Amino acid sequence: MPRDRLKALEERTRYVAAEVEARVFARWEEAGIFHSEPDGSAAENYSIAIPPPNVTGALHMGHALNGAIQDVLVRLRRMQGRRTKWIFGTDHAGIATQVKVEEMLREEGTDRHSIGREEFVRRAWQWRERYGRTIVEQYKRLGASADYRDERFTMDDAYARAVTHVFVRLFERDLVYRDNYMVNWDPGTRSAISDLEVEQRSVEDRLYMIDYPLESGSGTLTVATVRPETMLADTAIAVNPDDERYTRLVGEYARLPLVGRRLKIVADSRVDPEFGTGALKITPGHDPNDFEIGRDHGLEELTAIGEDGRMTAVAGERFAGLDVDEARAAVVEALHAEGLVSGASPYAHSVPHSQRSGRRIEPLISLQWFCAMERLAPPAIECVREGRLRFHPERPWTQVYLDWLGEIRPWCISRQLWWGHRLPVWYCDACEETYVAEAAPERCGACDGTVRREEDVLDTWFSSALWPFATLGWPQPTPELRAFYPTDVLSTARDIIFLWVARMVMMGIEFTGEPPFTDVPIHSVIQAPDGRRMSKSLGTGIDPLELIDAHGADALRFGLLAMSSSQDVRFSEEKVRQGQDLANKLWNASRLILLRVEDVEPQPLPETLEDRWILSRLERATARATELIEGYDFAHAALELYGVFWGEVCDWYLELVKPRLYAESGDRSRLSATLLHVLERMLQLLHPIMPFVTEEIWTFLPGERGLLAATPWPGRAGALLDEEAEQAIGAAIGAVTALRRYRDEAGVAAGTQLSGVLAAEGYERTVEHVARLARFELAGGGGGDDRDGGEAIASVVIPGGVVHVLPSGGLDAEALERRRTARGGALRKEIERAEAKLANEGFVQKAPAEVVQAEREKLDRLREELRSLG
RNA sequence: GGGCGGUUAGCUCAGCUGGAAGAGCGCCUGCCUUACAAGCAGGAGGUCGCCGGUUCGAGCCCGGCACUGCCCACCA
Repeated sequence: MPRDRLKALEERTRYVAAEVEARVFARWEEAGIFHSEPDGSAAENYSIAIPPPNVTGALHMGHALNGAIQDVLVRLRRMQGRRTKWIFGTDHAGIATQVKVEEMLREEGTDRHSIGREEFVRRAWQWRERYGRTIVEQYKRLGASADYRDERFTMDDAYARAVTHVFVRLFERDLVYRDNYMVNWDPGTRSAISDLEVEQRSVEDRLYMIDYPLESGSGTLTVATVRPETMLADTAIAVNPDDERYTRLVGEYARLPLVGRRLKIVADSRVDPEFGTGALKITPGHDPNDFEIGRDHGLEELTAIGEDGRMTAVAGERFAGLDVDEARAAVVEALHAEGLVSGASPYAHSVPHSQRSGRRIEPLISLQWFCAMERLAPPAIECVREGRLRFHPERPWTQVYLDWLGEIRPWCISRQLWWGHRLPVWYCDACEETYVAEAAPERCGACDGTVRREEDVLDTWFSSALWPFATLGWPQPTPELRAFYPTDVLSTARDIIFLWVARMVMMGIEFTGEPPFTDVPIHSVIQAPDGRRMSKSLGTGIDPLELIDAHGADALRFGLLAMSSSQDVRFSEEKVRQGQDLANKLWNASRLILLRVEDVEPQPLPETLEDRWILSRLERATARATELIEGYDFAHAALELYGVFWGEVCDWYLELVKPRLYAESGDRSRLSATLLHVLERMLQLLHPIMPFVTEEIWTFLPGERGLLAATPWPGRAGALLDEEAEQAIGAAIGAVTALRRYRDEAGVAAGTQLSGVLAAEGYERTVEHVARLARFELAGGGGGDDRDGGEAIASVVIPGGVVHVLPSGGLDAEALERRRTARGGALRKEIERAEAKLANEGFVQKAPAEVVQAEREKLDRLREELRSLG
């Protein structure tokens, strides 16, 4: 190793991520290992399509966790020798982007209507050019080994062709249609939105009782409503057919107050007789429930509220032009004036709101494009039922997915926006003709009139649904498609299982014949430390980039992986800190090894029991880590590796080996080879989780070696498993710990050597280790039970026997006595419990023999220890 | 209104098919031992939400309750 690098290693007692990460990332990119040329089959290759972040976005904690997860998977498979592709790109994110561009225009003192559609779209692209890099650079900061060379955008030309292709085919298959239907109208974005973009919020309203005069003149029929203003569009009154109070009125008519319209009284079982008065005013134009009742009874559909959220001419002169809230007040006032309000009470209920704009949804009948789902859903259900597509963890997500698909409803796919995929639909101005095609017709085929294109764009999720295959060049039969589709894994949080995952599965099967991926790990949602949602608007968000700056990307990755699980978790910076500490520990242990070993090839050349022990432990750790990652259990994988490295390699192996490592004389080449092998193995195992620090240390290992990221993942080496060594070193560790505890309890100063007699089996080859690490001079008792330490002042129980402690200076008699009393009490209690258990005939007869046997041995041990206490 | 999950050490969370309660952080004690003081060694701390049940034995299985979170839903 060059002198200056060695020097750097010597002087740096702390790992400084900020000085390393950019440099390491550049090496990966230069080497081009994130990109794989298409070859072979999708079955032998490994691919993951990233959930494309919004171009407008910045990396948030969800991206960071999901990015870490996908990167662990991709890095593992890459090391395992698979041809790997992590499909990367961004989403045009219709509404989100349009909102940002509109904000920009507002700051410029203009708006989209002034500049026109064409200019607006141009500005949006410009905006994307300028700000779209941010999120990409942030993924690189995280260390994500995605294929940046093949970056995609959901509005690239090729991608747009795929979207158009799908729309046209779906239309041809009668799965896409245009209809006048009730939609969730968002007055904020002035667009229809899908059911999935609506959220319920509880709202305090007033429930009004309004009297509708009966036409017969024989009194009134009172209805209950929280939206009096919609009465202006009432076209009927409904009662439950079984409601005897109203049976006689069914088929009769009432008069709509303020308007005078004649309202038929109909019977419908959807009316709850328990609620309000049991009579329901029917407004087919402004209520989803009424809409259905209206269609079933052939009622007129009137629109009194326009898309601008204001009352239309249908509402009548008095109310036209008012916004909904004003209209409500005006209607109530007018009704009061006529004495038709017979009650009003506060009423809390949940009301649909737009997730996008936060505005209250206005249910409206509108001419929109829909995608029929009844034929697309069954294959998506089937592939999960058959196990060709699996969720991890299986419960509850499999059922959640199946339930939703089982009751799927039409998807409103048109949006009244400018930024997005404009529908490939043209209308003839002159006649009624509609054209749905991949290319614009020149003129109307029927009347030769001019055609104009549909103004609406598609729901962003429509294009996202094609992501796993449209990114690979579909519908062209590209080499990429052949090599990487279907993909293997789709990793996400639960919030977009319906919005995105299910739709990808349906579209994937419909257009490629196969589910787009086979495994769907669903990860935690990271909450704010106080348990609230992490969100920018609440001010509860924590910026992952700041954490990377403070602790390093490896630390953030480790922390997020370690804290995540199958359920939601509160963010804990301590876990990130733990990751940082691990990176530092890794750095320092590497210094210890690298600055002392000889320049030899790393390989397992065990000379001693502790060598055999650590090699065996590492084999187990390798198998375990592989299994955990492959099983999508990242938290346990991270913590397991932390424990092995810190708790076994550092705390014990390196301490056990120090005398040999520091020895002035002797051949250290075998030890060096083994130590380097241990280090090498740990770097390999930790690399998917902590790629930067491991890659950096890798460069200090001897020999000409390539990138760690491209180094083979260790396979199984059963020959290194060594029960005997694990047993012997395990006992030694137990003995050292017991003796140290004794020292502490007896108040012995840290530097003082104690002496004792070892009377225990199994320490033939470890007695010197035990003596040194426990700071005990141990005379060989030769094992067995000879108690020649006649004047022993105490006995410390260790695995396989005891150590008789001989009197010496530095012992605190009082502390010793306290220890004896406390330990004796505890022992007697435990003995009592064990005795009671063994005296229980039920236990002895019914429990498995081995459990009973273990209990007996435990009791013997406890009694022995109590006896040795004296 | 349905459905699902959570309730374990001061905090954040693990606990596999039921067999003597774990980790990290925090806390206490002692150590600058020539890799790391963001370190090392040792320790304290838990009626596993509550009430019943099954079992020789329950954090784990069953029933009920309480609190809490999430998802779905057209009751005005």
